[in-house]
Amino acid sequence: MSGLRAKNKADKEARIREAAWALFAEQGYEAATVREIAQRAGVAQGTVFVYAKDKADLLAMLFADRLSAVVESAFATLPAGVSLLDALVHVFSSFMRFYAQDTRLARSVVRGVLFLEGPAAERMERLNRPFLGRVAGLFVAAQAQGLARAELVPFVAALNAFAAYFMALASWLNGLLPDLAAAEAQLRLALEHQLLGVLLPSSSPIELPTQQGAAP
Amino acid sequence: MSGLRAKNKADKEARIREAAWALFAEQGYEAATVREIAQRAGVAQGTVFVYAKDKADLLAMLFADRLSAVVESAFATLPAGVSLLDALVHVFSSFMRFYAQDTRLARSVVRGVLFLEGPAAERMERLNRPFLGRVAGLFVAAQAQGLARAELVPFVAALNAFAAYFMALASWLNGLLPDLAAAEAQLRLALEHQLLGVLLPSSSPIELPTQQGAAP
DNA sequence: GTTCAATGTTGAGCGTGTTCATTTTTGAGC
DNA sequence: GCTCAAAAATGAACACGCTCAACATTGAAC
Repeated sequence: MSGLRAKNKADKEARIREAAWALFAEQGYEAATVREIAQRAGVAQGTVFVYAKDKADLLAMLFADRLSAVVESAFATLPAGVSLLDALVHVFSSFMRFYAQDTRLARSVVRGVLFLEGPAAERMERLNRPFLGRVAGLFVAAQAQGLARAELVPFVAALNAFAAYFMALASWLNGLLPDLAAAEAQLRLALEHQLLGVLLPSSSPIELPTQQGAAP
Repeated sequence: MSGLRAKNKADKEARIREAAWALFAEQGYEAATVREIAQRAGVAQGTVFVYAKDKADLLAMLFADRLSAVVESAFATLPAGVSLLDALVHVFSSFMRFYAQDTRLARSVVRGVLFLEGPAAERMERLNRPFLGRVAGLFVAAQAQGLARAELVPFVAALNAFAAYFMALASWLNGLLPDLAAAEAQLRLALEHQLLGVLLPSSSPIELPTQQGAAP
């Protein structure tokens, strides 16, 4: 068997990942160059592209591991006997606190992760789908306990919750919200609205009046 | 006054915009080069960067106009006497149908628009804030008619609706949904859930059981 | 018509991410 | 220990977005 071969490959990959992580953290994603990463890892430029399809894939690889760890941790530390709202806030806040470690890099990650191509997209989808499944599980549990409407589709509710989380995250990372606390506050408010709903039980869904004023 | 000066400037800007639009449509955003755009517009490469901060800004400029037109059209064509759900679907579907004209370019636009820098970000925010205000106006109207909960914060509800729209849009443009119809269907389902809410009126928000199974 | 400061334009040049023909390394078969 | 195809690594070369010192154009003042 090819022990040396595999070991060298693993070593090089590890060195490249470490170098990339260090330089991304030090200089940010855009400022860090592949040449510098390669030099720090002790390999040639071209070698980097043997292990990652492109620079964006390098960043995605680095965060895929860490993000899946955050998912595990978030559900592992979910307090028992907590309300559905608090459970959702707990899970999504875990991500926000993770991204708070380096908001500059977080911006690049979230930006890159949303529109990936090819294998990287599939890798992310393999992380995302089970995650959304587990969030949906929270709604299923609430249904089982008679707390949530029976007609509700858990996966749709999970997607809505994720959408609200993503919006708060993006607003924060774009500087529209001042800090982590503000982002968490917006997240909670948005989720609260989703749980309580908009319409009154009456529900005679007719008549919506005209709009005033146009934009500049 | 400097009539010729202004006219030349306006002409050049128009030519650059036309050239950029044509080439982005023909080849896609990434494949189209600034050199080619400049050549088609009859100017030097450097001149392009006088009118747009960078290539991404060029794309953003092109779509800022068109998007604000879509906003106007969406609210102008809002049928009277329609349900809140149908009103929301109408507004957000307008955007989806607009993006459906060129989904490849739409991907680049949505991707670029989400994380803009500097003046481009402000320009987008000046488009987005009033838009969200008008969506919030739909909820205010529903409240005024006694259809929506009085405690609801209209802007939060609007942001939730936008988040659901964005999620459906991103899923579609990433190929997770097959076509425009599927995206519109997901949008409607998600909004329906937001309007009806999750929790039962009972609301004794306690007890949420354990999760099973970890991810690979 | 000439002057000249302000404004607008230019394209060679820089540093970047990425490719790929070439070179080096590896280990099973003998 | 040698052979040699397969695998891995290399770095020169390429095309790109973008900058900026140099150059061209404009029009108010005289």
